[in-house]
Amino acid sequence: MALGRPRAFDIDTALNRALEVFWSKGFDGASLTDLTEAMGISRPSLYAAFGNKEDLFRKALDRYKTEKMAYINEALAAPTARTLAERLLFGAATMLTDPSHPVGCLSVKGAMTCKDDSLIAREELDQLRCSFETAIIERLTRAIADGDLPPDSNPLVLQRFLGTVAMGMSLQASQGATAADLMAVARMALTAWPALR
Amino acid sequence: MALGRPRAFDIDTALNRALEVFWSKGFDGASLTDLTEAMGISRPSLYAAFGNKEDLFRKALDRYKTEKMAYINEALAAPTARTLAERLLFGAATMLTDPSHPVGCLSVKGAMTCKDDSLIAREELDQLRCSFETAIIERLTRAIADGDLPPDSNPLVLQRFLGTVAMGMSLQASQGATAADLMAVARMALTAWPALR
DNA sequence: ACACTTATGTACCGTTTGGTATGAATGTAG
DNA sequence: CTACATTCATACCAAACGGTACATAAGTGT
Repeated sequence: MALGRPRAFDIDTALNRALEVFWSKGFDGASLTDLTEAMGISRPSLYAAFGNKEDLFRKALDRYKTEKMAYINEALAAPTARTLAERLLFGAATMLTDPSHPVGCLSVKGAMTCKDDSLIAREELDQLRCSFETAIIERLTRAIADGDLPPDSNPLVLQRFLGTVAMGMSLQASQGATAADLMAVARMALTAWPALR
Repeated sequence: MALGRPRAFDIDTALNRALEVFWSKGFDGASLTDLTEAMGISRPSLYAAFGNKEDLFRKALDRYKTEKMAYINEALAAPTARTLAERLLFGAATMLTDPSHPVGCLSVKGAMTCKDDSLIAREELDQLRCSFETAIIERLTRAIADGDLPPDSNPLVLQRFLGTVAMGMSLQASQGATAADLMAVARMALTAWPALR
């Protein structure tokens, strides 16, 4: 049986290029022309290999999640709640300013730059964020049970604080803040973390 | 001398409608059709009264700055650095979730949803943010001189912390956080504020 | 009543958007 | 060498984008 003409580009590196474009321009800001030029392929090749623009974004987001948000899972595996908070904020500070890729956070940029209509990608983003949030909340409630946090702590508030600082750091990075700048913010934010005494 | 045909719409309420559209959809996300429909006027009327889309955005941003970011100036007038931080974060929490207008911050949304090319509005946004930042930094350095903050405090770090939390709260609001949610975050953030001892 | 100035409604401009039809090119299996 | 399956490049599509030309309508000053 014939297998057909082999594709002339590496589907994996092409997806990486697409990820970079979405990352720096957002979903709506990234045009098909932007994408195909960065990926080095033609429009029909893109559609044959990845579906449509939304599908491509989803696949890029998937790669982003597993490769660039790994620090969140590492934070979730921390032995104590305090270490979780440290790994989360310091990890965000380094990742958001890593010069090897666009600054800021794709999920933040993506959520802001997509029209309300006709965007299933938005659900994907909400779901991604939501899953991390609940994981952190569960980890923090377990920390209270372990005597790892004061019994009167509120896991929802603690999580929302961490999320707020992390998202804020994403915007700061987009506006030119350096890794050192964000580290200082992270250190100060950790000052607010409840002590066991 | 003839004065010409009077315009059939109130230029002030029309600008308010435009502000709401830009606020909820961003700069690129707000199409001319979106704007004219919300403003209840035709395209030529819009261009005759406001210039072009960028000019309209600038005027809407101007109104936003004077009306909706007033709490920042009130915070700058606070007697102590601590009160400044409180007014800033609590003010942001209430403003960002005020049900009488779109949630979140126009300057955050605007900065995220504009293409790099052909956007002088971006400069306007950067300049606006920058002016508030330097004002806060100057106020905080004065606070150190006044003995209002510990002498080893770093005004740049303190400002960046406040800005990070405020911007993070804007994103939280966009994702559905309530005023109470943001108030809790603000209270926790203020825990990190340096005490005089 | 007239001239003049400005606003309005319609209909249009060129460009860019996401997405495709189509035929030639390129590989493998028989 | 031939048949087949798939990708490739070109050229195109309808729709939406920001912006405008043009004729008409609606006022005011003389």
